[in-house]
Amino acid sequence: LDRIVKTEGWSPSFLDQVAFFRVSRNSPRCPIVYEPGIIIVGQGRKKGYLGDKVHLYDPDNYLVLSVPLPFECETIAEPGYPYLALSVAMEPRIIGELLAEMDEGLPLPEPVSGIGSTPLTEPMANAALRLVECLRSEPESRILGPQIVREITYHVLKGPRGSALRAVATRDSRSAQIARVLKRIHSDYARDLDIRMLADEAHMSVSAFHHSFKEVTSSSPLQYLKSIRLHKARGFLIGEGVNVGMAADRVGYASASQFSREYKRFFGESPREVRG
DNA sequence: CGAGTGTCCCGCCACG
DNA sequence: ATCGTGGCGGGACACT
Repeated sequence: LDRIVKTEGWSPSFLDQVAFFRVSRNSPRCPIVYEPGIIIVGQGRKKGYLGDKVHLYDPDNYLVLSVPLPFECETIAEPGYPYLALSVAMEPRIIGELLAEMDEGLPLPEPVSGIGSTPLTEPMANAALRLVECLRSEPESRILGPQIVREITYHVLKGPRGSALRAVATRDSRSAQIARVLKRIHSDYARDLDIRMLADEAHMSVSAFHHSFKEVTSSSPLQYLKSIRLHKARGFLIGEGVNVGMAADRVGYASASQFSREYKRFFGESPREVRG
């Protein structure tokens, strides 16, 4: 992996559901959003902070996210030994196909947390190695890659975190309803979203909605929405260099001063300081 | 689920 | 002047 992944931060692979990540030195706790999928670590380790829990992932434990989640993460890399990892997206279509064939028992304790790390089993490590190997060549990635990703997805489903993926994939389950609302938040974050409306969409009472939402995301609906808005704003500020007032407006804040205040509290630096 | 309580966010303001 | 950052108050509504 060290030989393949040269660039710092995220880099794409020949497969769009797979990406590499490299960090050469320790990085302090900072807020980030992860998409649904798994993170397999080759070297170094990370700590993910969500709510009052810490999720450690390292070469012996992979991280599983069943929904997109904003959390804070800290990277630990020994000098000369950068943190190297592989992220593999879990595709709903593949999960559905596998579940149909697997005949897993249906009843699950539900809803369940959207994040968790779990021991890297031998078959999983084996598949991950073969995936990395085949990603070295474009034709092999194209021809062999999807099969290996499918295999990895299967191992995740069989593992301890499989139930979280199954829950989200199970139509009309509470987890799936929450996942749908999260999708809506991610596309409509700039609009006025009130919780009653989101609860309706999840076919739940407002209080049941709050409860399920917290089970899955470890945060409340408003807090989650706020995180997404601030992350999107950061993207606009860094990526497009828009001014602060514009960024506030684009992510749905009516008050630029409120935006500025919350941005600083969230990221530890004011929006002005990060404009690209 | 309904309702009380606590938090959030907007609007307005001052300041640099 | 414009733009960004913060303080304050209260109505609204998120959360328990």
